[in-house]
Amino acid sequence: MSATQEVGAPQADPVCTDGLPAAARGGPVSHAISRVARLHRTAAGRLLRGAGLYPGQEFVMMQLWDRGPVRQSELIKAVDLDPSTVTKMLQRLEQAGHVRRRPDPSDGRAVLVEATEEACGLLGAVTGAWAELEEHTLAGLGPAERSQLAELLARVEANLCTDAGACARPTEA
Amino acid sequence: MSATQEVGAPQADPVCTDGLPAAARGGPVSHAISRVARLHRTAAGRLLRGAGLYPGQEFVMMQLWDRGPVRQSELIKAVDLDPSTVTKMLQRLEQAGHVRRRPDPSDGRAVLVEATEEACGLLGAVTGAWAELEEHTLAGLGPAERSQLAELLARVEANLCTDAGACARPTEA
DNA sequence: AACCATTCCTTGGTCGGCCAAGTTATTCTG
DNA sequence: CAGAATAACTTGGCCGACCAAGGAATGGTT
Repeated sequence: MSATQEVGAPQADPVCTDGLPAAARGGPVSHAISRVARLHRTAAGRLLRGAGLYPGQEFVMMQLWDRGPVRQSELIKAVDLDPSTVTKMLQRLEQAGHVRRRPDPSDGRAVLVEATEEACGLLGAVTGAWAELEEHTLAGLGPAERSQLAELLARVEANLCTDAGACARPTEA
Repeated sequence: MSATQEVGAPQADPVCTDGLPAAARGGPVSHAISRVARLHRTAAGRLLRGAGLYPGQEFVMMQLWDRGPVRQSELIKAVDLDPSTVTKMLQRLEQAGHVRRRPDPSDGRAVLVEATEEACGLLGAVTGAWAELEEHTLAGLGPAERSQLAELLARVEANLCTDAGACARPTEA
């Protein structure tokens, strides 16, 4: 709150909608989110490639590394994805040898999922890739800016959760 | 920048990696970006649904509304997507009646693309949906916070662009 | 004029992601 | 103890998005 306010200011647009298509002028931040999202995901994909994972699978593996064997339903809640999405991801992860599945003895409907031993070797690679991604993403931002961004994103996430039914990060269970 | 600083502060983690899986602790912002990205996209999808568009197609249509008939190659540069992605999107958009394509008379390889008249009727709906999405996304954020977020995202975008080869928003042509 | 590189687009395949239905097992009721 | 409701996946279909190849036309070189 000091400078950056009085630049020539020909039109006083608070955000700068320069190169945006007309229909997107009303949502510059949304536009930025979309762009960043895609770039970030492909960057993640490139980094994860070496570990033999596709972008998105990391989240599942991270949960499994943390929690050990889990019921699939719990995993679904944790990653907050559509059940069918998780089913298919697990089928591929299983076929790739990263994951093992077996029926839950105590509940005929449920399935228990866990990371295989070989997959546990990936933990380090994924952690490293993730850290590298973070640094690449935030290069040039100071600590204060980083936590600002984190906080703003958290609030945005909360906003977007309000209607999506449930939403993960569930009221700090 | 006043309160919110001195909370008990047991571990002085600048960001709060509370519920994150261990392997993601090194990239809290990346994690937030991924989550926000997905939520944002599905929210967009819900809003665009009424207009008969799938999330992602908006960007193509916006460009077409702005630029009129364009060579497909130019469109590809503008939206910064893989050529094959654009090809398939256009095939579907064409089949849905939103887009028309014809060969470029001056260049046997190229294709000219334009929005159909009926599709132009969607402009209003899309603009509205986009504005609504923005408001939903940024609810509760003041103007200063909004432009902070926009600026931080712009810098992140620039960071992520540095290796993706080319990247749109090309040096302000 | 002949040739090679480049540009432009398409096809085929794979993934993550969603929705809509459907199946099976458990649980809750009457 | 039946019968309905609910929970836990699975299947199929559709999209956006990527990569890897491939086919066609244009452009530049010699």
